[in-house]
Amino acid sequence: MPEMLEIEEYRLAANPVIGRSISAVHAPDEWYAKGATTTDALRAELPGLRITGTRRIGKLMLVDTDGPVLGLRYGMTGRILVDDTAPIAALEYSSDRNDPAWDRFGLDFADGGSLVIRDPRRLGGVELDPDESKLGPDAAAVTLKPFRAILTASSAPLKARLMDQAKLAGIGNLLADDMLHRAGLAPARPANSLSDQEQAKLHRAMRRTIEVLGARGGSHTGDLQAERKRSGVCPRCPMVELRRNDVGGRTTYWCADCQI
DNA sequence: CCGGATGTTCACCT
DNA sequence: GAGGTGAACATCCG
Repeated sequence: MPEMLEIEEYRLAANPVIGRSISAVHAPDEWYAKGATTTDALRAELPGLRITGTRRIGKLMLVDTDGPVLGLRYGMTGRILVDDTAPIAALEYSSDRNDPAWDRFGLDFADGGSLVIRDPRRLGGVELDPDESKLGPDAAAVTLKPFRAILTASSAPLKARLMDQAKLAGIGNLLADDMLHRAGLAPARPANSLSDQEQAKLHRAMRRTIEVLGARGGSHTGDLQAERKRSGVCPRCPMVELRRNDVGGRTTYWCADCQI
């Protein structure tokens, strides 16, 4: 999916609907209504509401209204279409086709226009008043002190801790590998084994990775991306083949020479 | 044909 | 409680 960088693009693309009133709801897929939310509830509660703003916590996009908050998740293959236009034309690991049969949720607005989630694999979802307290601080905003505390509180593998959305929101598999490479830290290190200096270095690397990859155009533009394959080579140590392991249940590429 | 792929949630196990 | 594992979702790609 989309990681937090893409969700932020989606959010910005959705801002033009602020101020509009919902005239119709398309919720054809019960699977797509998450938590206690049902498609019936979406159809019953949303029409007539006016959009008052958008927010984002990690990978969760929040649409504020003069009624309930609408939470939108995109899974790995979800894209947003605002007024029939997608801000990101193609998505890694998703389909290049653009089949309206994959529209899982949509809003029509009284003065025209629409907001649609098109998601081939149905990994995303929609929820009314999602529990925002279940997410940790957003990775793009978290300051050093709470970041230290997040690392210190767990002996889980460093990468698993960074990707635990309840502790730190927004870091996905690609961002995690890239920031760890940038910081020179091995992904399987226990999170609480980092020195103060390493914690600070990782915090800087995280902020920098988010900034740089955001400017380049997304989470798939990392330094490691081209080498995410068997026989991939470290961008910093050109003679060293990257290791490929599972860490925290996800495929992990890292350099055993420069990531200690 | 088979195995994986930017994610989340949940059940189940240690 | 903390962590880990595997399943589920469905499609495309090598």
